[in-house]
Amino acid sequence: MRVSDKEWQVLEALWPHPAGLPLGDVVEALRAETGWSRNTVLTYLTRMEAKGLVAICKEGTPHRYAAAVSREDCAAQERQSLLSRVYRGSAASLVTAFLKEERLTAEEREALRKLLDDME
Amino acid sequence: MRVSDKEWQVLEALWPHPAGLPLGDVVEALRAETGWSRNTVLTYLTRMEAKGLVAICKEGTPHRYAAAVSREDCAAQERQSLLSRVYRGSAASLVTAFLKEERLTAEEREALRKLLDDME
DNA sequence: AAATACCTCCTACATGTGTAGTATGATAGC
DNA sequence: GCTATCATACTACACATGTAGGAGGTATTT
Repeated sequence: MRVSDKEWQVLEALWPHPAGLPLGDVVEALRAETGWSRNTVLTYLTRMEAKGLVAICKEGTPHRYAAAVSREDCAAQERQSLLSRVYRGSAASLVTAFLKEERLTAEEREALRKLLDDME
Repeated sequence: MRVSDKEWQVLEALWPHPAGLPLGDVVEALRAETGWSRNTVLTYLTRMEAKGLVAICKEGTPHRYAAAVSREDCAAQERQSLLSRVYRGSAASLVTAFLKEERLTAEEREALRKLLDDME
């Protein structure tokens, strides 16, 4: 299940509220970042429900909109996509590339070393 | 510059031949993996030229098709996309997630430890 | 020279994605 | 009760992507 950039933004607005929010609140949460009209947000939500990314509780009004997939599941999916598409499954070279290009603090490096040690 | 999955496959066929290849060879290189018709491949190539992903040398016939972007640039782009979208720039947590979910050999772990040490 | 086989160009069409307008019903203040 | 507000449903439209067909060249083969 592919998640576009914009869909990801919608999910980011929903994840902090597992019980779901009314449309107005979703629009509000997205306003700063996206400036989308309320109808645009509604279109995303209904299309994403059809894809199984969003759950709409239609008991009562307003309806309540919630994420139907966990952030960690989506993140894992994205990681797998990058790993297989670009690195043909070689996690080591992928991680190497990230380490070479990003600055880490001493604490972060230490934590990673510990993680590597624990994998023995 | 966003590169779709299929576009990535096209580039994979082009990268091994920096001097460019004729259409027939591109079609041949993609046949096993995709089964695309020759016209489909040509459509990809011309659209990707418009996006600056592919260079078409039109001196002589047949034209020669080559990648206009390096694999490493594209990979860096994909890494950045994942890093910023999903991990809000925190390379440490991204790398942690990869390490936790993928099996590495002892040699790979050793190499990563060395890389971390060299970053001091 | 006619048939074959590539080559490129242009066109087509379904589906997906980004963005929103209109219509219409429910609600709530005045 | 009427008007403004918020909700949802339906519709629209442009652009991107996936996939390819047909037209019309050039070169090669027989």
